[in-house]
Amino acid sequence: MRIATWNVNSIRTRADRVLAWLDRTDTDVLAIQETKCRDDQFPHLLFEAAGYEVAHTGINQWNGVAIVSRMGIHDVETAFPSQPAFGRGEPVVEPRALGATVGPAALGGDASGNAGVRVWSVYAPNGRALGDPHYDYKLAWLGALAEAARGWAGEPTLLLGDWNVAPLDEDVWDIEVFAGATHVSEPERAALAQVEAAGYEEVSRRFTPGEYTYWDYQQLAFPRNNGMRIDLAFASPAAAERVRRVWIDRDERKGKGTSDHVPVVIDLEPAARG
DNA sequence: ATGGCCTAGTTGCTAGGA
Repeated sequence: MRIATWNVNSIRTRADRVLAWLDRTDTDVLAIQETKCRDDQFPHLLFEAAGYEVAHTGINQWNGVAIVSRMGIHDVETAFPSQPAFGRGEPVVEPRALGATVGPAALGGDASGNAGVRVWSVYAPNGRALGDPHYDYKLAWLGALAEAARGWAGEPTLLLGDWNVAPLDEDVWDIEVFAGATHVSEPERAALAQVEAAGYEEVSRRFTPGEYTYWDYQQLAFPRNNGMRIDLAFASPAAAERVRRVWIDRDERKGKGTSDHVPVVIDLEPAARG
């Protein structure tokens, strides 16, 4: 089973590119972030025609997350329990997390021993700047997700997405540039450590040392390899033991019309071992 | 080889991104 995560920066602009990538890489499940559209604007028909079922949540041009699967999709949740709301006046729970079980509905394995996986497509708040209300929201949001994830750690669960945090100094091209900035601050890194403390392992790093997942559109960031590792894959023990390999498709950042993020791909054993 | 912001919307500017 091949499962990937990709912040596509507008699904309507890049549906053809995403579908071509799914076909070319033979990917079964994709967690998508930043669809930037309402659900009625999502290109459902294009994905269905390609054999993928779609679960998506989006309310306007901001945020928006989805999971598409050609191996079945069940028990969709469009937010996690106690997901924080944000906004002046009437706070809203933004479309930043979507959960679904992919593969066989049975997480413990069906009669043939094939087991499904619980996948969450995660788009953490950006934070904007230290001390900004968005920054406090980001920390609260990640903390609440860690708490919710604690309850899922006993099942094969993958938390995939754009976390907007670089866990280590080496995850940005020049840590000096980030002095006093978001994405590298201690509280943000502590928030990701809370996810690990809740029973998860970040499984992409050991397969992709020194690689980035994001390059800004500005200032020749990609040719200069001024990138960041902010798209991460956290796995519960039952999911982590099924990880065969993780790879980052850096080629997707080349040329015109790309997202500023590239796919992170997880190759999983089809069923639990043992 | 990758190349000098991009996307969406009560659109010709503003908001948001990181």
